[in-house]
Amino acid sequence: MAVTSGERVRRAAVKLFAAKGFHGTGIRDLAQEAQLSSASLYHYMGTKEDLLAGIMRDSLGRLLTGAERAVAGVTDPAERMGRLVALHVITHARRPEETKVVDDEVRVLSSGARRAVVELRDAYERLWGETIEAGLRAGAFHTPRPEVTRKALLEMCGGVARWYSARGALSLDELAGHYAVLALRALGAREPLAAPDLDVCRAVVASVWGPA
Amino acid sequence: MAVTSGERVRRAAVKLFAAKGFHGTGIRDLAQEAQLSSASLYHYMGTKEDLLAGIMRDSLGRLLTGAERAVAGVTDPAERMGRLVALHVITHARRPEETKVVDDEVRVLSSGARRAVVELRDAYERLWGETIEAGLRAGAFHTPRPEVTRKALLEMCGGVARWYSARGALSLDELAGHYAVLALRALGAREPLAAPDLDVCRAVVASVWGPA
Amino acid sequence: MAVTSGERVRRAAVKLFAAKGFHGTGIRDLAQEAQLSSASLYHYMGTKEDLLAGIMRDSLGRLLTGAERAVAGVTDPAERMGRLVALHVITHARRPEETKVVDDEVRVLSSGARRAVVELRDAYERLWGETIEAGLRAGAFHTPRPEVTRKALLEMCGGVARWYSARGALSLDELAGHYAVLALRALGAREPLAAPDLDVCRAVVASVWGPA
Amino acid sequence: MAVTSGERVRRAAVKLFAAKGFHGTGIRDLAQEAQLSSASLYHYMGTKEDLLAGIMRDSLGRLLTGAERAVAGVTDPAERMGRLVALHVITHARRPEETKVVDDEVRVLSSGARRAVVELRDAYERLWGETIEAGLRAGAFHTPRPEVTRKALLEMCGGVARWYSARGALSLDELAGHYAVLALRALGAREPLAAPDLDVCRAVVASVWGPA
DNA sequence: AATGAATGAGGCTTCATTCAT
DNA sequence: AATGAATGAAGCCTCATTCAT
Repeated sequence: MAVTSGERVRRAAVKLFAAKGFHGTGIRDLAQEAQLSSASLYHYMGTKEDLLAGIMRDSLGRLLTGAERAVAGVTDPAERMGRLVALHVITHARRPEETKVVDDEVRVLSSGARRAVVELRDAYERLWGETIEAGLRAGAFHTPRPEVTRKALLEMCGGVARWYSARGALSLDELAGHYAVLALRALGAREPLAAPDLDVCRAVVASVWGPA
Repeated sequence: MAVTSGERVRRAAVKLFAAKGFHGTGIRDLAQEAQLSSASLYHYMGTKEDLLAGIMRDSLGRLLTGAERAVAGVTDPAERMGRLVALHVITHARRPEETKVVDDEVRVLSSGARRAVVELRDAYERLWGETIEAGLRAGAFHTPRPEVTRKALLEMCGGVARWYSARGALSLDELAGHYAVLALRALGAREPLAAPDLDVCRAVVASVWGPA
Repeated sequence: MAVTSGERVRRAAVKLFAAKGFHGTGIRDLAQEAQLSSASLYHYMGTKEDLLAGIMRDSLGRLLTGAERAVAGVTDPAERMGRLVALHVITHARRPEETKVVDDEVRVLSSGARRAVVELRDAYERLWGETIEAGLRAGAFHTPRPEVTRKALLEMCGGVARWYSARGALSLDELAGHYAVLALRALGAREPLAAPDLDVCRAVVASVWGPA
Repeated sequence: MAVTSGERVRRAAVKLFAAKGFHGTGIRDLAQEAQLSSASLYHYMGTKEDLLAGIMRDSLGRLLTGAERAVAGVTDPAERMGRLVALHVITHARRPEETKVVDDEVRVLSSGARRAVVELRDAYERLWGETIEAGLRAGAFHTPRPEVTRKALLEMCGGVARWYSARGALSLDELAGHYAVLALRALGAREPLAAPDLDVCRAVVASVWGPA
């Protein structure tokens, strides 16, 4: 079946908000990219801000769902952490546009819509925080100021959206494996480091976002 | 002597561009913040984009100068790397607005001004890359894909601008020391890790940006 | 049917550009005259300069078309010349606004649009030049420096737009007939001078511009 | 002695008003052309409109003075008319900028300043009108509707400012002589036509405007 | 004599949005 | 479902002008 107009609007917004920013993207830009008149856009979105909020909620929701699925039933802190890192990195590598919008445009949202987004993000970061804390308690990790470390690692992994290209030499698995090593080292995990189950992570991302 | 109007314009732009983004900041916003009429702004800037470009060139220039000073004469790779990290982190912690503008608004620049900025950024990142390479050659670091690691660490350290607050419990030295540990661990440096000379790094930042 | 908004914009521009000049006419003036908001103007024009260029191309095109029709099949140089003069004068008398804009605002156009306008004007003036040359060769006219004479006569006839009023005592036919005499005398045509076919000229102007 | 700043302002205004029109010329353009700051302009002019009005009064005054001198004591209508034409043409050829400003920018003046200019222009045109009437009474000219003829000839002769170039092949005397012939023919003067005294006309222009 | 600083008003154009069709 | 027409507000920037120095 052909792509619906509503879907085209959504895709146009993701593409343009990522490339030029929310304020840098005009309604006319969206209309052109979606192959609709600017008046017709309003059949598919509320306001421009509603469109942004929808994208952010949806993308963050998928990220959170993915993370929960990836670590469900996993108790070993290093494996949990490795999977969180891999999932985050794969998501940012496969969906750089959605994740850039989520990471860069929160400030645009007015307080109403912002609350839901921030709650999702906090829930997501709590997963990381709890995993780090569990690793510390279990003696698997060694880092003072774990919250600082958590923030540092999240920024590190999210940065992938800003430079990774699927057309480059680096495969998704190599990328995710590398970042897992960096993160576990930074957390002071015992060597030798075991790689997280990347097959699961890839599959979870596919289940949440669709096949690559 | 009082702060000049030109200085007020510059400061207003840094503050607002960082908080709301270039496209999210209107000329009237700048004028209000700078306590001038919007017409008067144009005595001190060319176009709004010129103002942005000036801020970016200046800030990146200071960052690069600071980094060069911080590692001048230092040959030990771990010490060099630690200083680069500390300088980067301290700069981003003390000047979150300037560094956010530099990190987030490059895409706004039209090709003319963008070239100068990208060149400065490349020169800066080259410093990091060369230091990592030197550490690998010397056997001090152990990481495959050093280019990926370099990007990961730069993102990690730059993220400080997005959350650090001088009013929080964490001192600049603690912050910088912590990040140096994270980075050196990620690079596979030999334990025990020696902290870089933070006094020098703080002093260099002060020499480049003025006292805290 | 009522006059469309697009037509109102065009008419407003012709009226105001003629009366106050392109640079003397503001967007708000146009909007008020066209009974639209200034934003709505932009549904019907590109830029203000595009609007001017369109008016000039259209008006010059009609003038050229009219001249070609008026002299089609006419071989006698004096009759050809008389018709060119009459057509020019009648056009300038009936459409003083369009012709004033064409005559006065060429300098405003940027090089792109200017070329098309200048080409039309040159084609039109070539008609005059060729007719004068033909009259000289035929011994019907006697003037040294025919190029100078051509310019002089064009200026003389175009000036009608600056003073003629349909509400005055002078009819269009009297006006055109008088100018034909002036022009043919200046060209050294043999007396007695035959008047050009004004019925044809009037009809051609009506065919090109619409009925009076 | 060097050119004074006031003189530079005047010259800048004449040049730019002629080239770009009053509304097309900004205060900053004037300042740059006059090599002054825009604030300094205001030591030498009142408002921008005062500057224009001064130029127009002065230029028209010189034109009128010149015409009066050129025909002083001359009684023969053809000679008078020839001199008026020659003076007008030479003036427009030698001072195309001043005359273009006078001819094109009257509409800009507000009613106060406009009255003086229009009075001068009327006085000047009266000279032409009276000379034509005298020629008709004397049987030297033959034209119905002499006022129309007068307007036509004035437009014809004034057009010289729009195309004549001193660097072209046509000398001032040839130009003026040619136009005198055109005008006298149009007025129905008896052939053979005697050329007006161009030496006197040239000298009068020089006395009024300075040497070439 | 000259100007840097300053501004209210206005320049042209685009903004996001609504509504009748 | 789709859009042409329409707009108030705002976008960035320049206007002519004043004034303290």
